[in-house]
Amino acid sequence: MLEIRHLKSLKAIAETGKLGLAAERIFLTQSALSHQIRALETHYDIVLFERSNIGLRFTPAGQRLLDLANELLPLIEKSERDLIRLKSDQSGELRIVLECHTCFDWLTPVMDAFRRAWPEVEVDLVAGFHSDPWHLLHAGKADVVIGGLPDKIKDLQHLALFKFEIMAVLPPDHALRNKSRLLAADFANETLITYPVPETRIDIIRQVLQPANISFTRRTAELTIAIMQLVASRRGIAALPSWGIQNYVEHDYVIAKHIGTSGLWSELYAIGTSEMMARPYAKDLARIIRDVCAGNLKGIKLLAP
Amino acid sequence: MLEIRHLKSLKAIAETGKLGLAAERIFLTQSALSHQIRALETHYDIVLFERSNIGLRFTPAGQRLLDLANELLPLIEKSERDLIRLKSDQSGELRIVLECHTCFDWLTPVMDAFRRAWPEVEVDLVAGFHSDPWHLLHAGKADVVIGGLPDKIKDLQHLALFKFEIMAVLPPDHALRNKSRLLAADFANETLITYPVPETRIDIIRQVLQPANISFTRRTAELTIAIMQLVASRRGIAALPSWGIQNYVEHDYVIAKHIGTSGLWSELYAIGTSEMMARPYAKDLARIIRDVCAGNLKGIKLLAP
DNA sequence: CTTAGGTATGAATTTAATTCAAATTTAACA
DNA sequence: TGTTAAATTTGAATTAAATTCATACCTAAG
Repeated sequence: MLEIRHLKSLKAIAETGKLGLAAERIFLTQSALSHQIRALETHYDIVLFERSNIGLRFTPAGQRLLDLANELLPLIEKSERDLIRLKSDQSGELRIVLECHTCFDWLTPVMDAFRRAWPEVEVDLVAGFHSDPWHLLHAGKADVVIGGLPDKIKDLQHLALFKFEIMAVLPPDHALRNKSRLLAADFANETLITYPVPETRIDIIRQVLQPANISFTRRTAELTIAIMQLVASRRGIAALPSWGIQNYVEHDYVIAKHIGTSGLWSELYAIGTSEMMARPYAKDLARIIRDVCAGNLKGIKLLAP
Repeated sequence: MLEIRHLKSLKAIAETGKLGLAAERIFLTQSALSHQIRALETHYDIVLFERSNIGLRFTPAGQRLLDLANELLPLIEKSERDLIRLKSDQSGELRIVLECHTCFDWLTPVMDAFRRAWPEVEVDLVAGFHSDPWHLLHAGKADVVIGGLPDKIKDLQHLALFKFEIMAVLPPDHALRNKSRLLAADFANETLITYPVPETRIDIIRQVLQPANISFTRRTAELTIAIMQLVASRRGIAALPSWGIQNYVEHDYVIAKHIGTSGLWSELYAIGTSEMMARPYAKDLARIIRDVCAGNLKGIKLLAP
């Protein structure tokens, strides 16, 4: 009766605190999860959660099953990795390029986990900025690009990672501080602080400002923290992934606003040649990124695999 | 994709070595198990077993998943026990009566496991022989009888354990040594060696010899080993559970034969008052007996729970 | 070359999980 | 005190998955 699926559900509920979010994370409807949990409760004739309008709280029985999940799921994942390795050459090379600057934030724990899982694979970060990172794949200079999907995906294969919201970052006393979301026009005549990359690689410019023909000043900084300092000292506004700015927002250095009517979302993929993406360790890299990021980055949504 | 159900299947296959037997043990058809395993193999794109006309052998990948099963299933069972305990009083008393003499063989490991699981419950064996053990339940002298179902089950509740085959035991040079199975008539004028209990409590007499009106001599011995020695030294023949005689047969002290055309099978239940059998630790006793015996006694078949 | 004892297969069936479309609950707000 | 928003529940309909049934297939032994 109890199945691994249930344990995964419990884990998702624990991580999100809400049935709806948990359901989304494991690609079910909220209703399905409700039914599933209810079936468990009926089966064991025990209550697993205290429900309220703010979410679920584990009862001791629920906690006991959650403990089981936390004990079992890592073992299961390890076994599944072992199975993959049993049928494949375990060694290889994996040169990673990041399209997106902020991704450095989570890359370190990912690389650590990957090296632990695939000690025989040589992982490297391809250094420097590249105006067309996907080109490096065909040129044999890199194995995987982590970024958005390129327009022409000739001979390239991709694995879905997650999507995240890019939010506008303002100083706390900015004139727009009371709007709940900023529209393209709000950026007119503002100074936009970005990483030093071409405009076509900056989502807010490509997808919001340019289409609306908004004129603005641009200023660049290399590091996220430098950008935040510029914003905090009222030199301009920025647009950054919600998970990259959380700390600064919590400490009231800056405030964050949604962009556009439904938010500005960006999707991340692991992209490589078909030959490379067929390798088990490349698939596993994607899995590890999804795992690590789902655990560490608040507000992201995993894409359907 | 991988579910606990699959792990249970793998365990059953490991224990039986054959798809058909494994399927029976987990109450599925052979076909269902075959489909299930095939689905796993397809999913991971890996072969789990080498099939042959004598059964299945685990490949390294299969073994890896079996290892996972052996690691996980005990943890899961422990959690389920904890859930039961979370909703119930954990203490109580459990006085066990054995209807069947040979059952002492497996009772010790069962009691050990039970004491570990329910340290607060006082377990006792009700000593001595009782001509009507079920009566002790209503008299308040015992809590659970382990034996066959009584004819009148007034106010009694039972939990199914397992069934086993009772086989005839002969000295290796007996005149009937070449028959593959003994019929009632074969016992005519033989000496039957039994435990010292009334004839109505000896299955072969009640179900085979008496209906066929066979006359025979009876001789008794207290212990299984004593009965075996009498048989080996040609003082008579006996009828004992297949699992109780395995050792002696393997060492060629004695030989074993099926009884009747389809074998003589006996079923074992845990029987108690409704009040007692509703208690979680009584249900758990039955589960422990099933588990321990399925693991230790060759040739038994678990009854549907 | 047949049989016995095992597994595999495909279609039909049954069972279980999931979705869909409300309904309900509850706290916060005006 | 009603209204809304954000959550969960519910029951019926749907979809997907597991299981069975009936039979085919395989292989070693006689």
